[in-house]
Amino acid sequence: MDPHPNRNRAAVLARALASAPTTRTALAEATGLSPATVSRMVDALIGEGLLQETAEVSSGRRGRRATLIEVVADGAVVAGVDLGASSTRIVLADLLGEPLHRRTCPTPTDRGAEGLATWLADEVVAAGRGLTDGLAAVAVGLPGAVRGEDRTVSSAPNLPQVEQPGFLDVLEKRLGPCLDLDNDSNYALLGEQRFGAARSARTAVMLTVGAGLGAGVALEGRLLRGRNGLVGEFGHLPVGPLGTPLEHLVTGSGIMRRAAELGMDIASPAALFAEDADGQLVAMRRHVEHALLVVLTAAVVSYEPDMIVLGGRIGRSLTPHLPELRENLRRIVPSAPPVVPAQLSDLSGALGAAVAALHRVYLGLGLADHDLVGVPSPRALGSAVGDGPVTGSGAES
Amino acid sequence: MDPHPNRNRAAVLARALASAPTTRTALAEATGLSPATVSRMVDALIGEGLLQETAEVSSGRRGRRATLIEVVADGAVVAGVDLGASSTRIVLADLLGEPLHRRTCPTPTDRGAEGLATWLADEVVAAGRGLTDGLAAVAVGLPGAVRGEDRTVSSAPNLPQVEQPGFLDVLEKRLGPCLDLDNDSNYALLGEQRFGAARSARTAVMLTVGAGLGAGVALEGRLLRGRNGLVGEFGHLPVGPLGTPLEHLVTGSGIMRRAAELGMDIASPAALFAEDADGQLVAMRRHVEHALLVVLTAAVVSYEPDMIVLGGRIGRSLTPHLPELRENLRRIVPSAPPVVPAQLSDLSGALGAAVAALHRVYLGLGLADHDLVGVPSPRALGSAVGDGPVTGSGAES
DNA sequence: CTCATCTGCTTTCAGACTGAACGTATTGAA
DNA sequence: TTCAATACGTTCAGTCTGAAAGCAGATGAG
Repeated sequence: MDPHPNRNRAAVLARALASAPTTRTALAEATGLSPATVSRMVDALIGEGLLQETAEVSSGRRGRRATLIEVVADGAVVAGVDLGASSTRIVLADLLGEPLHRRTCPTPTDRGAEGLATWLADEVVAAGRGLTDGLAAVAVGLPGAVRGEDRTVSSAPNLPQVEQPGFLDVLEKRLGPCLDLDNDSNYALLGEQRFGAARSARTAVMLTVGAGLGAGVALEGRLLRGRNGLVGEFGHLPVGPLGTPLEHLVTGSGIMRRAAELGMDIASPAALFAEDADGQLVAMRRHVEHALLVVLTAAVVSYEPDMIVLGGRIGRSLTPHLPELRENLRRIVPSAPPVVPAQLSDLSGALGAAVAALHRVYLGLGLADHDLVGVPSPRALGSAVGDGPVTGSGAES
Repeated sequence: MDPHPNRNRAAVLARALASAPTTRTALAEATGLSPATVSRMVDALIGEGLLQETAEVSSGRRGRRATLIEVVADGAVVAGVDLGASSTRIVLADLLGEPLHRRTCPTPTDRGAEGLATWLADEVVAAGRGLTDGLAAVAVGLPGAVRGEDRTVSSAPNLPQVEQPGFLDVLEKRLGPCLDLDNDSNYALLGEQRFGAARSARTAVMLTVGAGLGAGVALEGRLLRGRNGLVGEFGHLPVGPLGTPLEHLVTGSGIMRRAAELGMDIASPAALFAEDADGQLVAMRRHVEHALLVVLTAAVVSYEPDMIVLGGRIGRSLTPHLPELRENLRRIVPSAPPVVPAQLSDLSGALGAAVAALHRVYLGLGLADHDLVGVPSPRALGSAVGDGPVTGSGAES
């Protein structure tokens, strides 16, 4: 018996997933295995229906044409869900991570924990209706901290239902055992790393500045999940006057409260970042930006990321001020990485969740943990953001 | 050919290193390999001179007695060096990580880069004189940030010589290729994790508060080294008035400067933490402690460590105030881990460097990266801190 | 004392996997 | 046309592994 059963099989499959259409020779080179072994494994995987030969490639070079090998994309469909405090987004993707279907609906916040879970499960199942084999895995991003061990949720003030144990129970019963839960910021980072701004960054931090201050951290392509889902939550830093948490300084609710205290009347936090902001607003903006600078510095010196991605509503409003922000950051830490806005807008969470769901499937196919780094392969997202089936792909019915 | 050559051999060796005297049966259970394979590997390793059978164990149970297997401790000797701004410490250790010899000497700060390197190499070689095969590996901890890629050193204001390329060149030429360089705080953490306060903590942060503010971070037993050696350097956080770096608030020089500004005359930063401190001193202490609280919070939310170790001169002075500090930390982050003082005093850096040097040797023996977690096995340090050969062990001549 | 029994280790053996080498197919250049 | 170059597939000997059986040493019951 081989002590590492299916090890090479998994390695070949992992490489096939990573670089979508390949040849046997390229796989052999990438995996370091001998051509013989690769050929055998490819044959076996074709036999299992996981791989298929597509066309022959006319490489321009002379010699026998290589046969293109591809993962059978419709071998499985997964769902990624971003359960937000105001709206919920569902993305279906095939085995290669190509989005098939998108759907956005308002979150029924008036329901209780179990009612919300039932609703969500129904929505996911409805989105996946018509698929031959149902959903192979589902991942749900939540606006709160998820403990890795027992998947209990905490710190979800904006959607407290998800903290109750009944929520998870119902969801698990309805969607099956292949259910992944995590912080929405973690998934958002995963999404941006595969489809968005952080495609070139193996080590990256995503900061979601909006109603709350969330963070996702990936080191060398792997999400860093603390035991309590606290990782990157720099909002707790007691840097304000009298030890006020930093979170109170940069989030929407904090800004509104502070404005009220100062006797200012602003419609939304975005007013601070408008071009025609007046003196008092600019002063307040500078306060917010300084607090953000603390967070950015913390992110840099904590993880030395290749990139920092800013998301969330306020994060988006900050886009025009990013060059200045980065300049200030460089003054503090000269080796600071680029700070870029998120590219996937509100979909990064759902897309990242789909990636996480895919990882569950990949693990089920025998891939090792480290094979998941960079799989599915990063790519720009073709079609525009919007609901409905993606043009040209399946998702019939 | 096996594609994973010596994989099982390395696994067996790793387990033998991790749990010092074992039996073949225990190794089989720990590695998950079959008894047959373990026996074969053990025989091979004995043939290579890496393992030896020692005594038979009388387990009390009936049946054949198990033969104890041990790593041949004197198969190699490594040196760990802590090159501090004021004093330099050298530790020799055997293959099992047992300290053989310790030595402390003042650092000749008046020398240039190459002179310092020459002196250091001579000291290390002198310490290792009389060993049969010389030193198998040497690790040197430096008071500065070490880039992983090219091992250039930066941010070493207290010992600027080490930043010059000549320092590394000479050291490498004199001590051979098996030379590991890193931040002294990283090594200090490694030392505390093997021999000191953090023995039970796989994920831990070490903060060295003294002339500077240093940090070492280990995640799941592995040191987290950023590309630029910045990891954990929360001293850069611009949380003071006008964006002053936090480092200026808690380090010795910062405290002295601040005291001078306030017209206070104190002999040393330790005066702040004395029991008979008067009102003004206490107020200043509280400032320092709040800054430290920011650092601790940052450490907790960045990595969710199992433990935070405080070292350095000021860190030691803080010991009586730790319960209070931790209470405040818990108020900010309820799940905060214990904050404990370093146990190894000034030797943690050198001992950790010895561990790092051992890791180099282990890698040379075929161990995989993940085998190094928890190897050599954590243990309390028997003899007291002091110079000279350790009682009962070799280190002759 | 004898013998069953238990535990630890070793040997045997069949099976699986692997890489090196070789064979085959395809193309383009000479 | 011939040949070289490239890509792929296949054969084969070698290596490693675990299951099972066997050997070795120790204990305790009768």
